[in-house]
Amino acid sequence: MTYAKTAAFTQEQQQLARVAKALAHPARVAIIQLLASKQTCISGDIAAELPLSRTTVFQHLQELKALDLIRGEIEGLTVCYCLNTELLQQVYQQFTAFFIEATSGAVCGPDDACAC
Amino acid sequence: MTYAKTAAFTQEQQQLARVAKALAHPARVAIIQLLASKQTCISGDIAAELPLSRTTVFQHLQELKALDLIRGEIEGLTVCYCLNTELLQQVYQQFTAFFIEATSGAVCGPDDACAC
DNA sequence: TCTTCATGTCGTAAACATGCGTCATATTAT
DNA sequence: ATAATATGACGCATGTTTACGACATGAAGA
Repeated sequence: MTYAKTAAFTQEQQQLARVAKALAHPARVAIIQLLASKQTCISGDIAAELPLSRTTVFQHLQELKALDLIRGEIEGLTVCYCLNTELLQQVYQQFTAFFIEATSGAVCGPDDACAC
Repeated sequence: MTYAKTAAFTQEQQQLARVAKALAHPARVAIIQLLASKQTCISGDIAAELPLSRTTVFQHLQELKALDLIRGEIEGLTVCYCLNTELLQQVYQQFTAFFIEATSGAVCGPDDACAC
């Protein structure tokens, strides 16, 4: 096991990292934006609007679905993919808390040994 | 080149994905939180507080530094790593805009063919 | 039934990420 | 100068992600 020591960090750190990973590819960012703009989408349409093959888009959709950020339900011959807005709202709050924590620190004081 | 088609997406999508990638590992989240809590840090101290070797921590520091999220200045025998609060603030706003866009969509209307 | 059309699955190749040991460099004190 | 100590660079083994073509499945109509 020379890999993936994620278990050694806190749950919050892992959760934030997991979601960040989901957003860590422009295709997945684009997919979420697409689903946000149109309220209803099918996987074929999504592939048509991205510079990727249908297979690859499907793979990205699966990753987002694994985190429950989006949901897909079979609708006859097509599938309806939707954003999970409740979860996105939660994630939004997590990121907000993190960034507030990160930006509140400001710079080093003059009594520190550090001069940055 | 069967890989990395990132160039085909918008600048915003790429930028968001890039930052998300930086946060896509619990170690890097932990590093930022650590730097936020203590105002001044040296790389050795950071490794001491994480369940990773000094070499690996250094690698994560380099990644954060490559995005300019943190800065390091040599201070005699040690190095002072600091958060780039201005950039973090900008990134915060980017994420906020994205999440607002993503969560505003709500659910599918009743006149859609989709029932989710 | 059997074609068709759309979605989902499998296998695979290449690029990238993670983690660490080991060596290099550079500064301070003896 | 030289030892001690701290950071930085290199290389390697292993695991993961990305991207795609080719095949499987399953519903709806001719």
